[in-house]
Amino acid sequence: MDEQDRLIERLGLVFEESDRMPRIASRILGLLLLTPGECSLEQMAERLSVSRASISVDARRLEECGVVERITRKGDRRDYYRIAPDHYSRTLERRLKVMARLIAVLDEGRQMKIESREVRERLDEAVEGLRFVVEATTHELERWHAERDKRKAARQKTREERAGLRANGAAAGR
Amino acid sequence: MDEQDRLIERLGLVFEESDRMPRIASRILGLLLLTPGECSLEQMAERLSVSRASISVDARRLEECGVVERITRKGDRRDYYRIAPDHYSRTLERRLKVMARLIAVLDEGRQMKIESREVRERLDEAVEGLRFVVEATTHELERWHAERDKRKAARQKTREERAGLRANGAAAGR
DNA sequence: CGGAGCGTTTTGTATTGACTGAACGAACCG
DNA sequence: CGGTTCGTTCAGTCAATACAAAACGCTCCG
Repeated sequence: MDEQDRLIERLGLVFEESDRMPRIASRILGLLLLTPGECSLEQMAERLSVSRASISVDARRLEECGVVERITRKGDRRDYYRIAPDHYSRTLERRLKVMARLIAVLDEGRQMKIESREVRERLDEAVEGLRFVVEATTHELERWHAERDKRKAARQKTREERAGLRANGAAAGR
Repeated sequence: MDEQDRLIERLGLVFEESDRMPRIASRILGLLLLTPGECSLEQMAERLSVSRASISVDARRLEECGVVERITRKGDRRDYYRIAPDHYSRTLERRLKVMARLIAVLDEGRQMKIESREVRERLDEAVEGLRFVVEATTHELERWHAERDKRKAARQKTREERAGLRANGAAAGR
């Protein structure tokens, strides 16, 4: 279990740097990524050796970003969290949005009247270049999603077939 | 000139949020983006109403990121800075690199032996998805560069033709 | 050598943010 | 109703960071 802990820390560091999330949020993300099913708030606090308060705050933060989902169960007052199935695309989308904001402000600049042609061209190029990349990335992301869904559906089908053949019950998911 | 100042502030805010740069660095970036030619350290400090020390530190920080270039001139002890011609692609490349690091760590996780199939599939998908996007973006960025260079060359040519027609000297760059 | 004009490094301060423990509030249970 | 068991919010502490002012170091003068 120690090896996993180390991996969680490493994942945490990368998330921390790439998304500028607080350390605990990053660790939660790492933990959930490596945990099958859900985790209760209590479990996460225990596992990461941090206070429940921190988990409460940072898990919600992650939920707001859309990379984590909160699960509740009938007859159970606890909250459970699991990583969102599309966690990585959510992150990308978030970043694309920020880039869109940048483009918008640059575009404002373009609408101001600017004496220097150099500057005008510079703004033009930046806006065009960023637009291009944002659109291309969005497009590629969609393409990937479509492809992945297709593959997943196929995998699901073969799995069902196997289950039908075996015809037995619970698959021991701990 | 006040309108420009406001735009610099707005650009600064976006850069600050999107690249997590200190405020002053973000403002420097905004200023250089809107300034034709170069700016001396002194000029920037004056214009942004901050200390020369801060400019010194943050301009170098931007230089390290590759979004800004330092210029020196023969017989002039001062440093000048200008925005890098490919400032936006530098930023993108930097981000792609971080994503590559994330992929690498996720891949490490994949190489660990993991009991749960759910987790294994999750890691697989994340790695594949991120790889796909990184490659696609890199590719699109290159495509854009090629296209832009072509356009730029064309523009340059017509400009030279015009200059040849006019056949006059300095073009008054403020 | 003694400035003057540069940029950098250092030192101190203020601000921001992360994190915790404790208090709190709601839902449940006896 | 009083006690649990949850999650959240509040108040305080601690560390990191941004920034400025001052000291420093270098280079070019006179």
